[in-house]
Amino acid sequence: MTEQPDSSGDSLLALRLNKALELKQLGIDPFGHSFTGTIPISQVLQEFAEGRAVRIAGRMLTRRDMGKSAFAHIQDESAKIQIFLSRDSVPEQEFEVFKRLTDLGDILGIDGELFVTKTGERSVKARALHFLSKALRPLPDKWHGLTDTEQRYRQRYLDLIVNTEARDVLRKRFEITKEIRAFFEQRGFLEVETPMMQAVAGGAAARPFVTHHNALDLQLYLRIAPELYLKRLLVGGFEKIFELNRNFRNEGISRRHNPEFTMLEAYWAYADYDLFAAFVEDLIVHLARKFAYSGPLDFSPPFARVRYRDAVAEVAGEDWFSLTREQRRERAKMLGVEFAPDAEDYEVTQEVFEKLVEGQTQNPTFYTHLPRELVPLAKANSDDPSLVDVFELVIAGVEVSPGYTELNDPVAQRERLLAQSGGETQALDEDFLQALEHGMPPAGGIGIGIDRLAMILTGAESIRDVIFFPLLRPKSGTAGG
RNA sequence: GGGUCGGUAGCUCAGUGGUAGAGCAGUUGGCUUUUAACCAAUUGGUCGUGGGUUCGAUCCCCACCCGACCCA
Repeated sequence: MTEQPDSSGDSLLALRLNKALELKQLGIDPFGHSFTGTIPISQVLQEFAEGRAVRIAGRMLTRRDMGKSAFAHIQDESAKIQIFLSRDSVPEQEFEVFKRLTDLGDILGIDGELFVTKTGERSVKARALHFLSKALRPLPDKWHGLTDTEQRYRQRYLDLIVNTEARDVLRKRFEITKEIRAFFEQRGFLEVETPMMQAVAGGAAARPFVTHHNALDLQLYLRIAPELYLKRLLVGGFEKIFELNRNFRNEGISRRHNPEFTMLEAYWAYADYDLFAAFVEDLIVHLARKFAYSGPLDFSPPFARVRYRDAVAEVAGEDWFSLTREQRRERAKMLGVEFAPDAEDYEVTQEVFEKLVEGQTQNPTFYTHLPRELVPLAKANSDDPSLVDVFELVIAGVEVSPGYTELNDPVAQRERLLAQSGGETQALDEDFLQALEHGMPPAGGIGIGIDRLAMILTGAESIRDVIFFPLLRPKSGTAGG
């Protein structure tokens, strides 16, 4: 017990294990028990009244030991508060235990009464101390916190303990999804769950993750979108449904991409893309207000509505759509837009759109009337069948929400899916097509990229800041990840 | 995949071709209103990994690993 003290990694652990052992010998469980009747610290501070008895619990983050008295800060989920102990406020043995056997990071329960210090800080004078959990490893720097990005993501729990901003952003992300759910439910939508493991990965164009079911000896894919199952529910008679959950795409990782990400999809029978555009606008305006958005974007309604062709013509020239194939490619290069050598005309146009329109759009803008080649699952426009009834809501340079009038003609659907799959019939979800043949009501559908929306509303610069545990390559020697 | 930057004590960071330093955390002592508490003393490092150059490498070179950003 009196070995050479040092503070390198494992020795620090050994030292704290010894303290835990000593606590046990004193009849104190260092990893305590349920501790009920506590008041959130934020509430203690709000309803502060000197002399009032309170019970709080939380993690000790700082400590100032002054001989016969001591101060510390205790943090719970809601806030932190200073506690004061002295030989007079708690039994002498308890005071000694606090001084000698607690460490920064320990989770403590405190019974005490409220008072104000000389310097005016609202504090708790401890009357009794309860060990709830001993921390065997040290906290990051009390002043600088944890700044190493890699470690912040790998050990998110430390980030959450010491970096209030990180905690606030992530908390807000889940408050946003809670609010979105409430918004849909108030308007009569039912939240549903459909398969994440699918025999055919449909509903989007993306590389799927592959997995295998042993008992059925069946290759399955993690879903890239729930769309085809949600539409089966429209066939089955559900009229207003949404699903808010994870999709998986086996593609690159970047500031804006995580292989698993959260998507909301909603379908509304007997509606169309236009009704849904108004719905999405209401939702986003509501969220911006509810979460007191104060960034650079202007969320005041109505959002701009611009036709795809008009937007492209504005940046690429009024004559863009009357150019020949070669002229168009030349113009695109002049504009600094890159495209694949074998790109179709509409693909070159789409590159122009993505780089010069979408990428430059800051305030929420609906782009509508997209060319049908881009969106195989949407319904053709009745005035111009080369267009589809679709919107793309773009905010801060990224597509946040696409919305469609869904294609419900099973024959046309089959043709488009076949064209999209490059003629590979095995990639067709025959079961979905059969469902459509039973009749799907005309409907509007939308998606909302929840991570991106959360980034915009919280001002986060990276998708990793709105995901608790973003995917990282596991460090060699560590399990899992 | 390409480019740029980074990886040094538990955390935050300095630093040098001659064998590594600060602050915080830790340990010991002092201190009954502190709050980045303070005062005194003190422990702690395969300098990301592996090669190479060199009398000598944490530093220079090469490869690799991990991460961030930009580009594709």
